[in-house]
Amino acid sequence: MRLACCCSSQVDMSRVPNDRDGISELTTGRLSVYLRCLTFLESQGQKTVSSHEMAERFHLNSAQIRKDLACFGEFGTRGVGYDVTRLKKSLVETLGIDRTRNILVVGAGNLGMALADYTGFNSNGFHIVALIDNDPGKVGRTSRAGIPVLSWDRMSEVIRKNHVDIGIIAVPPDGAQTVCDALADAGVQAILNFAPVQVKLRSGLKVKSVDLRINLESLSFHLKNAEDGG
Amino acid sequence: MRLACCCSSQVDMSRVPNDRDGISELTTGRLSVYLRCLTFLESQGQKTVSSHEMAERFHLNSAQIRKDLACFGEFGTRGVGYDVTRLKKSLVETLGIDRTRNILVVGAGNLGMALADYTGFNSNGFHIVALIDNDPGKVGRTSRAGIPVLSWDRMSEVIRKNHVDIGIIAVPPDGAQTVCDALADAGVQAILNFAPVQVKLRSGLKVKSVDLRINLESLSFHLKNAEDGG
DNA sequence: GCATGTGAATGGATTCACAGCT
DNA sequence: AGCTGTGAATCCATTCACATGC
Repeated sequence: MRLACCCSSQVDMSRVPNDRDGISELTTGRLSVYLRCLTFLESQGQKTVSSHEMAERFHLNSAQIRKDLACFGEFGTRGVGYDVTRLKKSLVETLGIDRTRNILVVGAGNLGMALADYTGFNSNGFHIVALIDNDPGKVGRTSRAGIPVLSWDRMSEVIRKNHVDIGIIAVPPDGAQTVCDALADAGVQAILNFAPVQVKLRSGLKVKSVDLRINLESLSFHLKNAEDGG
Repeated sequence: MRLACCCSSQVDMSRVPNDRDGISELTTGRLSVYLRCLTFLESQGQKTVSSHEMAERFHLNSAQIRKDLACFGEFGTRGVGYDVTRLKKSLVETLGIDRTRNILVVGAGNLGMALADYTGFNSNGFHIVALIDNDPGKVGRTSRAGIPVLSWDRMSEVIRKNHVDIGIIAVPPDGAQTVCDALADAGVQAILNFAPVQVKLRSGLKVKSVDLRINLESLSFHLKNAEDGG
């Protein structure tokens, strides 16, 4: 088994350092990768791992692993390496997924429905509580996995009652700003935006945007160059 | 209207320079952003734009815009700026989306189906030709938009007949490597991988991976720090 | 001896600032 | 005057290499 690693991952155009500490998004992104690696090693029954072994196995750089981890404390033992289970636990805590984060998906179209049922969004610290849509024809239905679609005007109620931490915007571009504002007004502090628009920033609100099309365009660029170049 | 811009976009952990030229993925990603900006400006009837105006409007940096564009030629006029329509056309050509790229989605689960119908994957240079699944119960059906689900053993035939350029992996992690190999064997040179595993690299094959969960974990990290910090 | 944690060195990307053109 | 295109300067991330500790 191979795990997603630093190479050929997503496009980041934000070199903005993370708000509080001096931790960059590149670093936190890698923490997630390390967590995957450790989960795998733990499942294999491995007790201890050195930065060097992790680097070899998962195509990472050992110095970078050590530097990244060192931002959050001294987790290793010189001469030995890292205790797999203990380091994994530390990363889970560092990433704040030791308690469950509740998520509300706004937009019950194809994408919203798919995200609501996506395994990675419904395990190990994340839980989708509901979908919201303003189409009366969709309200009252559920996703295949049984997540209910609720009406737009119940949004803030749902957010409060279910302690929603994260909102996902899966509506067409025009609606994205309205949804974002409504989520923020209801107290949501973190948003994952799938609409290809930039959403106004507010203090205390963290928005991450995922632009799926950009990835295709990047591949197209590569194809074009491969063709032209020979 | 605001367009997705550099700020708060996706996570890139690849600082690998782009294969051929010395063009980094950060640059090509921004070209896509500029293209969106220009499409918007054109729709507003604007004829000309300066790097400074684009920077202001879309929260970019004017020097960076000029540098990025300068990699591909001299598109501007000193004292005037850039001709919106002409620059847009140049970017479309540079990104290789002046001709249609055909796409095959492998995996007709929730995510695959949603991606097959996703507007951004079916417009302006991209076209989804079919879905592939090895579940006989899914074969023969179509997505809501009418994209057919075909059987696994028809894959290479479909790729050849439809001149498929790009493959999308939307299968569970275990199957990703098999799918990737099969796509590459059938001649596909570019792959967008949604499975959270790192896929073996081959020469001449470009793989971009999108890890949706990492974005949630990054938001969770932010929430944790916001909580702790006050 | 072996592996961490870290200051120093390297390598890129971004930004500055201005020469040169319209 | 205004704006592009670009060398120089800055900033940030990655990598190296070693002192420190098990």
